[in-house]
Amino acid sequence: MTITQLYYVLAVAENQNFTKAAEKCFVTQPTLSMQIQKLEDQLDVLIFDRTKKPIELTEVGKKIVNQARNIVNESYRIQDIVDQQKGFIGGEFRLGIIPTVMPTLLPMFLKNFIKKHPKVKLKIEELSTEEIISKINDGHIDAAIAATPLEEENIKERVLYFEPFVNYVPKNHRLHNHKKIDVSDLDIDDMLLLEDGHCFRDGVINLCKAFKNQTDDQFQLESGSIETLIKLSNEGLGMTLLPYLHTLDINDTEKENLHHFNEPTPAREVSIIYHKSELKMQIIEALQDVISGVIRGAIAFQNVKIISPLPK
Amino acid sequence: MTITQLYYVLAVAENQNFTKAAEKCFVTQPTLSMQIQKLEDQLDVLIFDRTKKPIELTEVGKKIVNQARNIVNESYRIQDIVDQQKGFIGGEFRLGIIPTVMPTLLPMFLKNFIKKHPKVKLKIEELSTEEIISKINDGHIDAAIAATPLEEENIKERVLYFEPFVNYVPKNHRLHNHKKIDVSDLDIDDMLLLEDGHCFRDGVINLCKAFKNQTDDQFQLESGSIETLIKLSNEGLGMTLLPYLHTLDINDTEKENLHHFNEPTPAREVSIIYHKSELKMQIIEALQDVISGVIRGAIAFQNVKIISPLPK
DNA sequence: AAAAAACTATCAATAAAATTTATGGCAACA
DNA sequence: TGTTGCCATAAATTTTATTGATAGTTTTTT
Repeated sequence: MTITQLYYVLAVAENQNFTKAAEKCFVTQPTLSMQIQKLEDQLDVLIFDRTKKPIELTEVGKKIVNQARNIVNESYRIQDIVDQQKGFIGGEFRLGIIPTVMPTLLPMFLKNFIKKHPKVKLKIEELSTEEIISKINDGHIDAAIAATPLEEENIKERVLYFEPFVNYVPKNHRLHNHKKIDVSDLDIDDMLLLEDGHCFRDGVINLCKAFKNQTDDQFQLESGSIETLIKLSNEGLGMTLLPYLHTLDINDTEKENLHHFNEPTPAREVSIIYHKSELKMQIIEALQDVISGVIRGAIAFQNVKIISPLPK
Repeated sequence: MTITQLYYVLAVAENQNFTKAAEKCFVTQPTLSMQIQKLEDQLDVLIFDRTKKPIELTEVGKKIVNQARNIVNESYRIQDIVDQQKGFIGGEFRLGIIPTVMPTLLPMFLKNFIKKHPKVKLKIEELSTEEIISKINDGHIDAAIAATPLEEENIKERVLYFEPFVNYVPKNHRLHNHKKIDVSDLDIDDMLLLEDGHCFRDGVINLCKAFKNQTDDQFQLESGSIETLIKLSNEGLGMTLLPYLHTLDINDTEKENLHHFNEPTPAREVSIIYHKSELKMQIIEALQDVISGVIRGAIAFQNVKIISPLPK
């Protein structure tokens, strides 16, 4: 049994297809066929059920794949140990970021980070929280920035900052004249929300529900970007909530529509999250340092109340 | 990096010598030299400091060895998964047993076990508790039978039985006329003990100390086997304590010297212990079943008080 | 229903890698 | 100063992995 064989098994299990898996491994399809057969012969058990289309794992196969993933990941950690020893911070690093954090946070720290750690090849993907959790678990990304707490067993979290929610209340809205807004003033029925799958949407819903016992799911309008939410709000379609960092770069006219909450200010907790195996921890810590550094100057709220990002 | 390379590293680390390690791996010495060099080149770090005689691990080397042991062990578990799936109970199994359990317990279950599980190649070693702990941790034995609880972080325990302590009081001893003996009657100064390193010795010391506050370490006589203890006792050199199973096959004259304790009967807890990774768990469970089966008929004490086997 | 496409297994050839035998060098030791 | 123990190196050999070509299925398309 070799690590390579186990790696091939993982590839086929993921792609449910020898040919595609072979491409991902940069070898030819017969290589996979033969090596996996060899492993199956040695263990004297079938890992894949090749009669099913697409190919499926057998019952033992599933267990073997779990263990194989374990072994392959642990083997990566040996290079990690060496890097750590040398104080080397480099190599490829895949980072996921949720959509409502991406446009504001990324420009703030990216330049700094690549300047400070030029040997790290950052590959950044915009992903939903759900996708992030799954990709951290299967090792497709090394870490992610998301709203927390997530209560995921295999995922660790390090808080980067708390980002308050800010009300965006257009001119003719009933709340426009309130200087400060209280959570109890919110009415989810005239609140513009992001479309399903965004955890910021779930955060807002949790916030509204916290004070009104509404389970009425008939929301008026939904959008995929916060930019659009602001535009729709300007059209008089309702108020909306913005994450604080988004309020920093809107124009002056629109700034007049911003209303802060009474304290304790509802806020989301934004963390860098990663698999509990702590692979590439040096880079994760480097990211944490850089981001904490740039945020320190940007957000200065004292009394915040964290809203859960989880649905229901 | 291959599992084989990691295995070679482990062998050299353990033997502190390439030549010996090569023998243990059933390859020639240049194989180890070259494969380990190759790994070191790939990682671009020295694992061994070859200037030291005998050879030593570098600082990184120690960390790498730990991780390598981890990976190699996890790789064994794949065969384990397959065996478990097939309900196959077989293969080599190394079992350690402490000296004071070995001669009484082994004859009771061995025949049964090899009859019930003929495919298991049992290799049994008599080892002290200390040796057992170290050999379980480095994977040299798969499980062991020892007095518990041990409070070892990486070792799990499954209790097999509780074995009462029985007093062996020779004719002319001050306690010989007591029908039952109370723990408070014991005096460690006229108690014959096993030599250092036996956990049964530590158990007896704990028992005596529990009622007398003696820290006087001047014990009269010490021996390596319980057989000898009985003989010495017969010579009038003091009383001694025997594990219950040892009292079953002594001769009738000597049986008259046996005195049970008042309840709660002090007893040792005897368990099968194994590494927390739970490798070869099917065999461990099979052993547990067989031993529990034979013991059920042999020991029937109700009210026991467990004495710790740990020194101090 | 036939043709095309998609997919895996197999085979022989080749490339790559691990292992061995033989040997050299170096340090410890007598 | 020769001997021994020990690791590294080199070349030869054996073993293993990989490839390109192709055959045999099943699925999809027309």
